[in-house]
Amino acid sequence: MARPRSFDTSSVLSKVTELFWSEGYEAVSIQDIAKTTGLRPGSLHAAFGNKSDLFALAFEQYGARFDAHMRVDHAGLEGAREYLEKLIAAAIEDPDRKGCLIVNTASELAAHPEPIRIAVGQRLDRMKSFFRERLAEAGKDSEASAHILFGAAISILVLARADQSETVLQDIANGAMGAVAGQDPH
Amino acid sequence: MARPRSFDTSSVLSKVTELFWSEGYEAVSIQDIAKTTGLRPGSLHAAFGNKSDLFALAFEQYGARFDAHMRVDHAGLEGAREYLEKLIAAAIEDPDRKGCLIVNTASELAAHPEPIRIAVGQRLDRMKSFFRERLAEAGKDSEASAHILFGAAISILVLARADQSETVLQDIANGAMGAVAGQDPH
DNA sequence: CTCCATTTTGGACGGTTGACCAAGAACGAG
DNA sequence: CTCGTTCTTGGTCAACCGTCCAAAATGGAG
Repeated sequence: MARPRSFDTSSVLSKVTELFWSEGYEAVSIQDIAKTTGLRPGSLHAAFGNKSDLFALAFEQYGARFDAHMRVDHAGLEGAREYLEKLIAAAIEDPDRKGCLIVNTASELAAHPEPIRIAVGQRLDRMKSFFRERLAEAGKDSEASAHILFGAAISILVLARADQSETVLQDIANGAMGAVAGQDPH
Repeated sequence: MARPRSFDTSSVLSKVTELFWSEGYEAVSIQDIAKTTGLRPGSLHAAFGNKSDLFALAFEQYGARFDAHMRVDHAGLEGAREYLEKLIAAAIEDPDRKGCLIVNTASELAAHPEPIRIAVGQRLDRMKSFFRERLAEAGKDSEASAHILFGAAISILVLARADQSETVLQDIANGAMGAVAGQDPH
């Protein structure tokens, strides 16, 4: 019974995520969110709580999307490369060059409450683990190699937001793959 | 003649830089700046202009400090490594793990006016050029190699702020150096 | 010691922020 | 059709935002 929601929670959250992703937490006001979602501040508050709660929800939704990218078709080094290529493709495709919400949030960390900081750390760890798993599949259990690929992914995400050319991103991916394969990338 | 300034412009700017560096542009209010500098908002406005002007000044001062780091003792690959090591040492030394103001600003870019965006781009380019020069000294004119070292520097700076261990940063530096030297980093 | 350019003070300004609430509207259950 | 629960509306709220100004304080030049 009772009056049903006039909006779809998940699609509203998508719009909110987009906003935080593109502008950053501090730069987005509740009014901004109200405008782009078409909801009133009151409705937002009733449905999602305060701004901090809303960001946490958006961050969680983004995290799920992010996990999906980590499901790759190939195992081993090929899977690692596939993932890096996906990152580059997604970064270049996006006309707004928003980069990655997780990495962006990491750079804005000081402004966020403890729970968000923890969530960022967990997401970063998951990414590191992804590369460790792919390396294990390739018979390379080197922690250092995982760090190299992890670092490459991070710099690709940051530099995409900083408007660097696809060539730069591609060179970084190639360099990291070359380093872990133990061969000259030239 | 006339009343002299009661404060040192450069040391006030240092404190302001520290604040923007640690918290980000949006998260810092004029009141915050007034509190940490001991100056009133009125004085700040008279001496430095508005918040945006103040940030530009702080960014410029930081840029000069950043340039100083790029003056290394060695030429060639050794100079590149020296720089990466300096970055890691500085990152680990800092108890606040502020990372790098330039890179942090790049992640917050959307919130900044055009002049700042341009300044960020220039600083990033200068860093890329630094590596290109060191590679040239080593007889390696590979643009791709410059990108690899550049990417390593960026990820080191970002991950330092994200509270990653020194090991991670070190592995990234080693990996990049190994990749451009064309040898197995293990 | 006097003068006066400049800085500093203290506060006002309009606008915006995030948070929240009372009243009314909507709709499904019965 | 009625009831009751939930959502939506429209607004208030105090706090803070960045900006700027008039008046007072300052101290070097002469």
